[in-house]
Amino acid sequence: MNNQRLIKDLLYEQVARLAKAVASPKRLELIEVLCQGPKTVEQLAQNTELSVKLTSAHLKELKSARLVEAQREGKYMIYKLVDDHVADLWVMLRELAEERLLELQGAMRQLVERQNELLPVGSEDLLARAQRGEVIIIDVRPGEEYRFAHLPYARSLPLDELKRRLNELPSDKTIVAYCRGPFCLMAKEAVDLLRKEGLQGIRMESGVAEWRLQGLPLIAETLDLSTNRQFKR
Amino acid sequence: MNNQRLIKDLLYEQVARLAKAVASPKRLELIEVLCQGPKTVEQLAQNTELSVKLTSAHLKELKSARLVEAQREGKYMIYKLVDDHVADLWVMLRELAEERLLELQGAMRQLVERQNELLPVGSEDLLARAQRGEVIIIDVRPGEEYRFAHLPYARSLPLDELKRRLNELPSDKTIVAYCRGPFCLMAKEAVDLLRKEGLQGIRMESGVAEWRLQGLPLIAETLDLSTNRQFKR
DNA sequence: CTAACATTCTAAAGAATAATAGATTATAGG
DNA sequence: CCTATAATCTATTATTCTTTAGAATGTTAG
Repeated sequence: MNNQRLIKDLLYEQVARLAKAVASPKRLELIEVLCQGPKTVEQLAQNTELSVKLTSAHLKELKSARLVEAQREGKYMIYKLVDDHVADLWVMLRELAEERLLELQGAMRQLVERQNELLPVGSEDLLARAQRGEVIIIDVRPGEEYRFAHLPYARSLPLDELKRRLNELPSDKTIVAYCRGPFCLMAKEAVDLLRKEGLQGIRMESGVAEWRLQGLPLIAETLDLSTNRQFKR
Repeated sequence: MNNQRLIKDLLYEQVARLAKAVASPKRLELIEVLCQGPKTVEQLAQNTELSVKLTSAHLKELKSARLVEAQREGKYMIYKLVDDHVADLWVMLRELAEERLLELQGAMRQLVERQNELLPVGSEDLLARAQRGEVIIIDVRPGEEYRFAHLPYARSLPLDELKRRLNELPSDKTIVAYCRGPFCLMAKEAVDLLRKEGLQGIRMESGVAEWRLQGLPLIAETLDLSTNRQFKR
């Protein structure tokens, strides 16, 4: 085996190391949650329904591949993606899988009946309408995820808050709900709630990560983690 | 375990299936070669220095993840990428790895001393200069890869042909050589040859896959595989 | 200092993957 | 029909990955 082959093996080995880090369903789910903003180990465990121990082990893998980084904040470890390209990779992988794997398309259909849920307009078009006040965009994720980054003209209305404030929403306008992305069910639940009240709810599949990969604008609150009160007790 | 969790697990499982298919150094190398155009199993084995058996086994994996597809052409099986998004995934993964993994940066430096090899101009700029005839772009990959897709204004001059035709190249113009991408050594060899003859050779790292992901134009010969003489004997 | 909490480390069992060799299938050409 | 060639299938072994449980570390609050 010559020297050039040894170096080449090393090169592909390194890229594969990165790919291996994302080649696990649990780690992909963790990445998807981290696309919404920084989180503690416990928050990640809750969101993904994993044990804290297992979550920590998977995060260690992601960290050793330099896809996430951790920072101690008092008793808590705060994990976040090293940069937006990691979110891009997740979206790209998921889109390729949606496009190619029939099994995935089937499972998606089981999750939500898509005929009534898909948004029938383009992204730029939606923003223009929202700007003119013709539609209302609501972000049904937890408040801190909205604060970290959200769509222009979107209003934060987390699921539990939505339940209490349904009466504040107009019945003569389309209400577009979005959440963490196509695999997340929060927007679907929101739409079910809205429709039960006779409101014109519709689900948008995309979340901020999909939006960003398309090159569309986002409103981001630059969090200074050292003074972030979110995790202080 | 509730139903929603079961479906969610299924979704991430499917995306991970795709990621697992690319999470192997050998399969990444195969994908990189396939980015240059359709190939037989034997061609792939030669290009990656793997046994035919192992090549076949890895191709089977890639096929079951629907990243590649195969078509019989007489005695030969012709493999190709299912679509350009697979090439995009490879480039994206490699770029993320180059950006994040210090080990990869080190190995890249071992492969080529980059200070003299990097192209000091932007892509659009290069094309404009090539159009005006100020620089000469040579594609040093095998002829059939050039025919499948190549950069605008590039001339096909495979390595072995280059050796015989060095005297046809002008010594007063910059000659930009490219090959399969940053991990490929053909362009480096070409530049070494050019410089030994006193010509102004310079290596461009990008290949057609990198070029395409940037959204830049390519000249593609749409191969009709059913009448393709390339693999007939 | 001690208790409580968040997280990580270590060890071990089970599951999945990679590589190799031998047997097998499909095709072209005489 | 027979042989050579291209590729795949099957079985086996070595290796790596995932998950869990118990022990250990670091931090805050009293």
